[in-house]
Amino acid sequence: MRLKKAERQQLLKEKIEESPFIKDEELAKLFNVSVQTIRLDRLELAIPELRERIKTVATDKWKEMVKSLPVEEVIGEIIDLELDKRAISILNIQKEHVFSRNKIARGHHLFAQANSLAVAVIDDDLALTKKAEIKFMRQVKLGEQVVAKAKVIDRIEDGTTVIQVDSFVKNEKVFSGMFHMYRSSKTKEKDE
Amino acid sequence: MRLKKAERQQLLKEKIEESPFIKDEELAKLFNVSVQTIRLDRLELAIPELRERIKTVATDKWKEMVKSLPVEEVIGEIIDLELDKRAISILNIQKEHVFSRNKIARGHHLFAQANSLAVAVIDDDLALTKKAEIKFMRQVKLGEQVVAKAKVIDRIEDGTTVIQVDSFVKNEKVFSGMFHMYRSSKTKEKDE
DNA sequence: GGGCTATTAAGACTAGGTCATAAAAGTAAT
DNA sequence: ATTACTTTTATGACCTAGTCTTAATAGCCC
Repeated sequence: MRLKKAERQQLLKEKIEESPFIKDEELAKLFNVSVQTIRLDRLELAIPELRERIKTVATDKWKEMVKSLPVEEVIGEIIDLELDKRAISILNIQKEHVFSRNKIARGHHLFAQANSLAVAVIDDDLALTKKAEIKFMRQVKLGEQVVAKAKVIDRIEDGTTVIQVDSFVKNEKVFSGMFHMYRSSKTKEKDE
Repeated sequence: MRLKKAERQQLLKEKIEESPFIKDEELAKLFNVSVQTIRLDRLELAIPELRERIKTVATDKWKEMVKSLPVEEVIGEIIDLELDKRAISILNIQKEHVFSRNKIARGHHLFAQANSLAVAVIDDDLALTKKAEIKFMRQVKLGEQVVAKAKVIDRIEDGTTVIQVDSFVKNEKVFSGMFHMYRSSKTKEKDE
């Protein structure tokens, strides 16, 4: 026997999810049924036709590309900012942030959020990190929301600004860093 | 007059590049010519039809998705690794790594390379960063190649490993960091 | 007007479907 | 086995966004 309807539909769904660029005809061969049966199945499962599936993948990609550059500039979403004083940002830990093995956030993402916040709080065209001392107090897991709080501690005349950033998951401190930032200062230089 | 042929074709090319999900019919309206003219233009410019354009965008995205997860696991390419001793990785600074304003690499990418290397050098299921002291000695610019070298300095009995990572652009040190890594050690604990 | 390019139109065909209708095959219970 | 039902297959008309071929018009320069 070929396969029960329900079984076939389950596999069909998985197959299309896994490789959406497959024609009804190929699916028909795969499950050894007629093309019409595949179409009935898709109808019942509300799976759109090939062209629509391709379009979805493509427009997803397009959305990504359109937003990717501006979003990349700041890691995490800044929800409060008082230039040269303090700033707060939020980062939701998603699957792209964690080790696939154990679902723990990779350190550099917490660092990136904090460092990026330290850059943002400085009211200057050119803000670069010179030095940092950081501590990871506890692991952050998939799904958790990290709130980073930056505070300007000191401004030294050589153009260095010291910023402390503490990150929390629900009032529990998970990360702490002291950032020494360089700024081009009053002289607004051209940067090629 | 409507527009010279050459002019229209130039604009057509740009328009399709900018928003590839546009039909010949819409283009015809846009340039106030017939659909056939648009098709002639596409033929001359060797621009594929809408469906082909969508497919290209979609398969690009697909390739990206297929490779994205495994690649994300290590930042930079590891070219040498002696577990628990030392490791070397290379990261080519591309446009996604730099500030759009001044083409200087964002600090967290250098950190990510170094941290990721520190994780890799530890021969353990679970390696996490506890603490780090880092220095950015000079800016790294778009197009430069960063070579990170990690060296295990010390192993403390509480499960901490101290690793020094120095990163270079052509023998010039651009980054230096001392990483205190936690490892689950002999006891292979369940992590979830 | 001729001669040229550029544009438009018309018709036949394509892939990968949709939608509606109907026939055939398989399965189960009486 | 007959009825009743589900499942599968087939058929044909239609759709979109094109292709490719052939042919008829415009527009312009001299």
